[in-house]
Amino acid sequence: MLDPKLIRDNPEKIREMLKARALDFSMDDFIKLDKERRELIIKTDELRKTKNQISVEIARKKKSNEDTSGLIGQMQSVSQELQRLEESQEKAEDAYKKLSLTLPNLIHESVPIGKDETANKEIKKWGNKPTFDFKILDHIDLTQNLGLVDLERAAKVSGARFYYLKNQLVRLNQALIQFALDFLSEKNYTPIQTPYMINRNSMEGAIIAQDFEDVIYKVEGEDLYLIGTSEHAIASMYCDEIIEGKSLPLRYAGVSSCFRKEAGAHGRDQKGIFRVHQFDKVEQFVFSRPEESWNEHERMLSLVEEFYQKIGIPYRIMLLSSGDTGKISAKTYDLEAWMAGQNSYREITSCSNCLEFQARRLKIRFRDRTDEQPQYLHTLNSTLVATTRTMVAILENFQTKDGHVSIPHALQKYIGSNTI
RNA sequence: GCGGGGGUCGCCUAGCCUGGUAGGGCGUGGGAUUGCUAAUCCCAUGUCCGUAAGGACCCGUGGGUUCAAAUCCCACUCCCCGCGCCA
Repeated sequence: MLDPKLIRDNPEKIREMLKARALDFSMDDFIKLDKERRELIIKTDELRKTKNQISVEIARKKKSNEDTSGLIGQMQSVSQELQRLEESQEKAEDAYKKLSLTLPNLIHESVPIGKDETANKEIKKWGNKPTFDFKILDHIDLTQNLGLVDLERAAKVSGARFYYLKNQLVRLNQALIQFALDFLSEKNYTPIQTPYMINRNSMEGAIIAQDFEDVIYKVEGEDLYLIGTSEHAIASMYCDEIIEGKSLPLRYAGVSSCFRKEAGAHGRDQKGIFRVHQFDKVEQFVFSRPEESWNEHERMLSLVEEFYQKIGIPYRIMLLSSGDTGKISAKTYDLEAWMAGQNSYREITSCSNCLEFQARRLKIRFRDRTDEQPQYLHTLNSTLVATTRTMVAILENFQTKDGHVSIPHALQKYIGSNTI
């Protein structure tokens, strides 16, 4: 959600953003609705004032045993009128809120303008792509040959895009989680394992309406949704709270399973474990002072880089274009890992600054002194490791001539072995 | 799941029976006064509208009764205690 005052005073800024994101949104309707809503607030407030005055007067007269029948008659008509006004005010308020929840975040000035991922900008490359003196396999063949994944039975039991992990791949999955938690703990992040289901209010604070359809699973008959990432559960943690300024930044290392519908991804990455409905993830989530959030953003990205350097996966960093940036984010970096079996770089992490967008939706504020106005803080999130995708990169890049996979040095102590 | 008790403006608490402007304490911040490891006093400390003056709203949430609801009624929700069930 954006600052209503900003929308009112600088509508051209919002129009610019909508154009950059290539979105249809009627700003004129929105501004009209805002005006309507505020006029109704003023009207109802005035009537309430009258009502309060009469009410006080009735109380006073009753105390001194004076006649109140005239006043009570007045109150009756005021109350009726007020009820009518309140109804239309509520309607206007709801319409405004509904529309404002669909409005995406601002775009940072450093973000390249473009309609889709073709306008993304590569800003860095790290590592040497591995070379092989034998015919290499993709992760699908590797996992089949080594008995690491059972897709057929998962399809039977759950459906497409599900999987059974088996044998050493289960250990690799755990090793990545453990390594990621150790890594972030060293950087003073607080480990946190979140609820995997959250209610609608929390979900609405963390994501934008459209995503409910495309990404989020609903639990039937309950006000509960499966989280698409621990980000959703961490963002809503401090909902409706005012945080002491001195405790910022709050840095969390969230660990959870993640659940995604992957609607609209038909045909893409149909096989294997690259694009699946369920995976584990260690996530960085930061609640930051507004003036610090851009530093935090760069810091998060640098930690992601350090992590993949330690594992030894070649990557490139992409700055997403305006059209490819998620609606809640003002600026997003993706880390794309080299995947030898596919002979291409593929997205494995995403690092975003949401500014006050989520905080405003969730009413998360902070203040340094109790006598000052609380202000919205900034929220940032970045994948550290989404285990399935990182495992694909490891399997494909670290495969050996004999059809096995060597385990990256940094992970060996967690598995107690150096090959799969 | 059953029975009982609760949810008040950061925290604690009064008010509820008997409807009529939500009071006090603590903490925190600011100020005043006095000065021996401090005390005392004053102000501020939820949201919205408004440039402001000011006003409205806020007692877990949503309804209802009433001229008027923190207070009465109904539903829901969360927490605590006991019982039951359970990995």
